[in-house]
Amino acid sequence: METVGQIIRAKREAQGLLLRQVAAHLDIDQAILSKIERSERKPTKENILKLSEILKLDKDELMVQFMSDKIAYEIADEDCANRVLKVAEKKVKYLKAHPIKS
Amino acid sequence: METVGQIIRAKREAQGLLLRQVAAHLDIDQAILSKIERSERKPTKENILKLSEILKLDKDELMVQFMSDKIAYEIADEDCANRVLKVAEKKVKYLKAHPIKS
DNA sequence: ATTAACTTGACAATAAGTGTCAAATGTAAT
DNA sequence: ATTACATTTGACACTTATTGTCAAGTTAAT
Repeated sequence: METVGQIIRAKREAQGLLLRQVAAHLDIDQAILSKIERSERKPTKENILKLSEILKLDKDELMVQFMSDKIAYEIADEDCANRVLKVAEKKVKYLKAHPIKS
Repeated sequence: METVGQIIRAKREAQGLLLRQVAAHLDIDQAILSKIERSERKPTKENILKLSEILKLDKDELMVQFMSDKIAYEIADEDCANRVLKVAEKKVKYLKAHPIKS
């Protein structure tokens, strides 16, 4: 089970890029990127978009990994985690079928 | 599709309790409880626990509603929402099978 | 018109997220 | 073992989000 960080690091190294190079493209300090790759910090959506660009990763796929990481992390310690996901699925379905009028 | 707020308000009124009475038990201002019931604010986990006590609602069920609300809300606008939930499910399964050594 | 319940909005306090920087550590080559 | 470079670490600052208080406003029932 790969984390977003592991995916990123693998791809960055495969392309022979340095932390500092990729971080510059994201416009953040390399220290943060280092932490993101080791799952010590979470990337922002902005980070994910720019990472998919420079590392030539599929944007949607990376976003899915990013968001599922976040969700899994926030409910993993609950013993009702699976039920939470099931109910969330229903709610998402409902929300998509009944969009809020902005 | 009921929100946590709607569940709470229904139960509170069914028991003839006032906002101020329930809020006191939660140790928060009644203004916040009012907002929670109308989904203008989100409850904390602490709030949920105390609400299940005073309103005699099933703790786990209410927690499931609370967390699924939160998740549905944070991914509903993504078109990959369903995939996110599927992947999150896998990750949760993995995390439960391979607990982190604290 | 009074009263009681609830709602609203401005604001304050606190917590969480996001970032910088410099020093420390690791790693490989000379 | 010294140098050179990449990465990691931790202390700190800045910003944004969350959580709360309070007082004034609204609603609904006498």
